[in-house]
Amino acid sequence: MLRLSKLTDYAVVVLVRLSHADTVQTSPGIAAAIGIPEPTVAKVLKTLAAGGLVASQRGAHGGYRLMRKLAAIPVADVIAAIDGPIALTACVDGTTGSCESEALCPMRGRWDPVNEAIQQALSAITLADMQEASIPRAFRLPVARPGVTPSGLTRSGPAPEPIAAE
Amino acid sequence: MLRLSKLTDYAVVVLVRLSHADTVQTSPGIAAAIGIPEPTVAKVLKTLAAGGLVASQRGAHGGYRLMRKLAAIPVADVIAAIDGPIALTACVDGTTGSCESEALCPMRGRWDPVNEAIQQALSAITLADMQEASIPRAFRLPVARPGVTPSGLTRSGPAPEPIAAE
DNA sequence: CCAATCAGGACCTGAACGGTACGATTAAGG
DNA sequence: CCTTAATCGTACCGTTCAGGTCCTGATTGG
Repeated sequence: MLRLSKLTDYAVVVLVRLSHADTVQTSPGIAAAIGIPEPTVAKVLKTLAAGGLVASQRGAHGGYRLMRKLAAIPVADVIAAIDGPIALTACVDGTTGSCESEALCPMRGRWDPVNEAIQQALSAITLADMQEASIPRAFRLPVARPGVTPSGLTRSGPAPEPIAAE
Repeated sequence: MLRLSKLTDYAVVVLVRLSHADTVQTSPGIAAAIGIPEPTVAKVLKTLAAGGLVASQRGAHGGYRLMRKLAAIPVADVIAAIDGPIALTACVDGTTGSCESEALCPMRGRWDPVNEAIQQALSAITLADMQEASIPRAFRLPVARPGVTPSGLTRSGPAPEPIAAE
């Protein structure tokens, strides 16, 4: 299924949220804005800070802020920051000892071109691309719950605050 | 980490092994040839048969055989046969209900272009490409353990039986 | 009829992910 | 200087799912 971590999905949401303001934002504030538990958001932010994607301001009135524009952040960077370096199998890279049959395994390093192709594909897509993509379509409202479908969602521009704050 | 299932890795090895003969091969035989437990190999072969990549011959003197050449099997097909359809997150496709905050999640369907890019990259690489790839290089002996580096591994042609049969 | 082999489940185990909690550290404000 | 507000780092636990095994039934050749 090629499943990528759910934390990475959160990280993208958090990063897009961070781009909505130019001042620092606290993790409880972001958590309340995007509807994700605060500790999880804090963990994601810390990991992103370790990866150099966001900058942290400690102390009172502290918070987090983006280090570069969304257009300068490829998806590969987010995945690498959260889930570590992109590697499909345990046999890629020079990870000796992980595969017990590496001596007779005829696939030694064969996944490398596949890995490289994916890395290249992921480096070509930035968060700005993800933000702008696929909105012109019907926005796929799955169940038409009355009172929950705001009519302002079909606009094409990037909504400044489309999220349900506290 | 973008981890793909270990079963998929096995499947590639099994498929390459199947391509070495034109007659049917039993799962115990394949298991012994590639050094993977028999039940696991049997499971992989059953899944591959369900996916239409191999054909099965039941009864005595039965076994499995490839349905198409390695060059006609993209990696995406193997992954799809073993791990199901390629989907990075739970939010892709029309899987409603999996994400509890899908109503206010600003990333609805945003991973689709990323997913499509990966799908395309994986469809462009066949098992024949993986079989021939990256051997001319130094074969990456990571640690120079004395007595473990066989000198015959640097040949360029595809070895007919590089596997340790029992 | 008997043996060999695949088919299709059910089942168990272990590890990784997701999520939480607590103390330490840092900086702003009175 | 002290309090407050916020992050930082680490450690911990519960749950889920992949990996792996086993058993029973169906099918075919001898």
